Amino acid sequence: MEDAAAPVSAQEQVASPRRAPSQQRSRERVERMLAAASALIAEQGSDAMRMGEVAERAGVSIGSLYQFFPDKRAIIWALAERYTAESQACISAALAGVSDAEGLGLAFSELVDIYYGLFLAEPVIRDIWSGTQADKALRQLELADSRANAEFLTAVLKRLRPDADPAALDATAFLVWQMGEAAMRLAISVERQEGDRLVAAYKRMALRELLAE
Amino acid sequence: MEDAAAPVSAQEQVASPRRAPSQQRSRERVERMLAAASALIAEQGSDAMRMGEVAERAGVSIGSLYQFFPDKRAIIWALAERYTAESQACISAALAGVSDAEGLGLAFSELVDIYYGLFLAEPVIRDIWSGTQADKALRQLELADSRANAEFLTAVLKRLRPDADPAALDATAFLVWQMGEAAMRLAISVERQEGDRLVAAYKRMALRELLAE
DNA sequence: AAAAAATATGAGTAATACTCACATTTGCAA
DNA sequence: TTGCAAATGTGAGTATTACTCATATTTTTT
Repeated sequence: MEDAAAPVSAQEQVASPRRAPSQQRSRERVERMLAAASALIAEQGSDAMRMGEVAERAGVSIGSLYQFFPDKRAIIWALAERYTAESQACISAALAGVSDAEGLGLAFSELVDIYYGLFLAEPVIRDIWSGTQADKALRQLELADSRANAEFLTAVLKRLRPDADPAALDATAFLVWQMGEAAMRLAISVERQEGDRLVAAYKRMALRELLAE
Repeated sequence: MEDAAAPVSAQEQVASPRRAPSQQRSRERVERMLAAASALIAEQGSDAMRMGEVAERAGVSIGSLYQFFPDKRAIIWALAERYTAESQACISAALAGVSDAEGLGLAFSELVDIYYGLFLAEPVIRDIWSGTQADKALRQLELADSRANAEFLTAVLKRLRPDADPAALDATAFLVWQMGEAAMRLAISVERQEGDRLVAAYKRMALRELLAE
């Protein structure tokens, strides 16, 4: 009997459940809480984000915050889920129509650029995904997300190389994708120029692998 | 006037300095603290490691712990530094004599296997390097370490391809190395069989890049 | 209008990293 | 040996912060 699309859905996988907002008023307040958290993360990073500060900036009491988010991770998680959904749509669109090697090369190359741009531009993404490793549960979300994204790649590969071992194609796509995320994280934590070079090197490497054989 | 080789050297880069142990007695106690921390991390992970528990298990007071380690990160850091030094020696030895493409292929392949084995076997390494991202300062140490390791690769590449652009070779080596670490982290957080496949895929991908052209 | 459900509140609790004033031990020169 | 300074050891106490809960208010339902 629970609304699966509620903004708290992700939390239920980990922490004790909280009521999903059902009234207009509370839905708006939850939005304010997320906006406040997002701003604070952008300013100081998720580690330094204080729950009391989130509540204050959202103009709600600390109790209200915990009414909808069972713990601190849940807020970060909820934000992560939004970006996740967004980027997944983008990937799906970019790779859907690919039917030959040349098309894959173009689409993949463009996809990397878009992703890199996202990483560079959005401080919240940077912070969340670079702090991810510390939080086992969030890491699982990231892995699941990465797997889902990689599947778009796998689908293309299977179309291009129908005779190859499917498990090997899975591994290749998953690895290429994960290494892409690793490369981005690396790139944004060094000087811009070096970062660009690293992303370019990754792109070359990944394409060589994807288009091989 | 300070002993640079003291086990607290790493801390000085970040937190307020602490006295380095100069007497036999305190050196032994510091060892016990590190051993206790290592055991606790192996058992529960560094996040769940409590400073009070470290002190208790080492048989010292909480005050003594803080006499030599300015904060919790410093203990983890000190442990990380040890493994870092160890693995660096191993890499240097493996790559030092390489002078042709075939030799690079063999040495690199073996190196990956050794590293993967280390990751699999040593819970403290797993925990520290997978939690790394959360701690900005530790991440810097990891990057510096990675750069140093990559330089052994760069040296080999420059020998093999003297006419290539040095900056590009740097980027390639750095990226290949970082992606290797990312691949290992990924591999140990999934089922063993899939992990093995991922490492194999990485090896193939990296070798193709290293031996290209 | 009354009852029930949802939402709002913030003082209070609990957990834990870290401090500090003081006690003890060690190294060393007189 | 003795005296003294530096190094080391101690643990009760402080500070911070995530999180709870009894209670009050608002909205929805009957």
